[in-house]
Amino acid sequence: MVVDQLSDAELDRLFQAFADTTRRDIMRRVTVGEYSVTGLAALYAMSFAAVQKHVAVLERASLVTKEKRGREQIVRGNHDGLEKARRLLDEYEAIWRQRVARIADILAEE
Amino acid sequence: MVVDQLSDAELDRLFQAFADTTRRDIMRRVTVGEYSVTGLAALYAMSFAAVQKHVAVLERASLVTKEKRGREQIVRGNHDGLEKARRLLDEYEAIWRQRVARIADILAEE
DNA sequence: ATATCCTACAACCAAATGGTTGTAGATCAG
DNA sequence: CTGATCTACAACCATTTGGTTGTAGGATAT
Repeated sequence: MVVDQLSDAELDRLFQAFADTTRRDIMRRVTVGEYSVTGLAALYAMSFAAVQKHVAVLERASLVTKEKRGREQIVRGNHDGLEKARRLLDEYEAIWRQRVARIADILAEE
Repeated sequence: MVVDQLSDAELDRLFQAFADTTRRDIMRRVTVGEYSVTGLAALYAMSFAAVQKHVAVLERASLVTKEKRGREQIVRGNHDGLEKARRLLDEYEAIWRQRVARIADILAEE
């Protein structure tokens, strides 16, 4: 049963979001703790605007949410996005296993 | 125990490779069956050279291997690459679960 | 031997990416 | 009120990406 069908564009955004070292690091951080955009920016050797863009990429990919708190914007990890990416890779893995099993069957028949 | 440490660049390439619908489709195909580059190219509404480039991206990401057979080049899925990507997402998932467990503990203490 | 098939790769192009600086609107502290 | 802080966003730039066409070389079939 397919609970949640992901569009190609959603998957493109998801994997694209993971395809950058800084963004993967941001994901780690915001999964464990709470960070404002400025708090995140302080961690990297690049401008505030650059980090802001990275957060925006993660947000568009549904990997992160922002919540306004006073003048700050708190960035938090969003479990759903991560799960979607995991699910796709698991799907590939399942296909792979089926194929390996099929080959084993064929060999067993001989 | 960390068996296989992946460099940032490797992970960039891995997720970048997955961040395209055509490439994800090629991955599905070559996981199940055998295809020459021309065989793959026939499946998509784009030039042979474009598909060839997609295969090259998958190859650089260690998701696919090519084997020369006569004048053809057979493209096959490479399980290792897929596993590496899966492992990273599982790692994030584990971090997440730890965090959720920690929050549950804090709440239980009250 | 010649024509055909498969592949590789260069050159080119438009759009996206990852970075920069600068400007401007909210919010908070004194 | 004023100044500092946090954020958003525009404009710009260099590089990469995803596509194209064209050329050339190795393998196959007739």
